[in-house]
Amino acid sequence: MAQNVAQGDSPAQGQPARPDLAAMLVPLGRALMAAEQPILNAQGLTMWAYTVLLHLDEKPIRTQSALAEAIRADKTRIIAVLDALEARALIHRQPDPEDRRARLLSLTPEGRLLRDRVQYAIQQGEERLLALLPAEEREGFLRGLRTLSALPDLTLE
Amino acid sequence: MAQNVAQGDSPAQGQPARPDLAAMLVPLGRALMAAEQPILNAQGLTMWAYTVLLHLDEKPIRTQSALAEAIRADKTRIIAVLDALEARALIHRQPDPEDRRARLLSLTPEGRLLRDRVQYAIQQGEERLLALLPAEEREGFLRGLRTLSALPDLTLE
DNA sequence: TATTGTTATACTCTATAACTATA
DNA sequence: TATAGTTATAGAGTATAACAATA
Repeated sequence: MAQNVAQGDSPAQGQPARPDLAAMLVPLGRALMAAEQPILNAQGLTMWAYTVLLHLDEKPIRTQSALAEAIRADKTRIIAVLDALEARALIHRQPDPEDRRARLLSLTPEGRLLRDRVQYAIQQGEERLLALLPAEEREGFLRGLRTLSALPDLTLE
Repeated sequence: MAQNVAQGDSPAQGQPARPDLAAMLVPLGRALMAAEQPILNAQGLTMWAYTVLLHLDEKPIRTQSALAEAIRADKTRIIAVLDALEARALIHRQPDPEDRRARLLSLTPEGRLLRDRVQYAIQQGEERLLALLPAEEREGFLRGLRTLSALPDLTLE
């Protein structure tokens, strides 16, 4: 942006060198989600259900609230999702013997299998998309995206 | 992903080398939007209003429907937004003399000024964020993001 | 009759509040 | 009394359908 600063002592604005990040990221994210939808539909999964499968795979979780927080959802919102996943035997959901208020959540073998298959299909499609970028640009994009999305909380101040 | 393919003749899945793109892009986009909110609030702008100002700046538009389509919004959804912007004299909105059904939309000087100020503040914040990335990674990220977000329509098939 | 913009309505998604059960 | 989970309700955001003006 430095080369675009206005010359005078005016507020130093001038033409932006690029669109706003959010103006690029948000529509791209939405388009990508829409493109994944057919793959999820084919397996009878909603986006929330797939998100749950992804987060349970990393490690089992002791309470539904913790899961909800991890995927940035309201705890009331994932209940129907868990109901459906449990009914299809894709997850285990048992009262913790040591504190029967809590529900131990984990993937069943079938859940893991389905999760792997779906993620493989999605990432294969993504790779085709990324193949449009020159190798160096692709690497930078992925590394930068991973770094930024791993930041605990963003502020622009 | 190639180095992660399973060894047998099984479905060739194995552990993914990275999270799904959408699983990184969507939360990052949301976090960025949330971070921009205080800047917009300070100027009494909603995200939709700011989006309208950005798109009108590129060039005036002849119909509201065209604007709505350009920013991927429903035509009924932007009406209240245009009402508010017009009431603050940030945009012009006149019936086209040649076809009085259409409304010619353009920025007023004040609208352009406000848009520039807000965008400058937002992009300054973004630059602080991008400064967390090594220079090379930052460049790749921005170039890749611009390329991908410029694609007309994504499919994973 | 078709198109632009608008208004009224319905629907979807999400969050808040109230309730049950365990502790 | 406090916490995990659930259910019922209300709210925001969005889209669909019906309408008025213009062509």
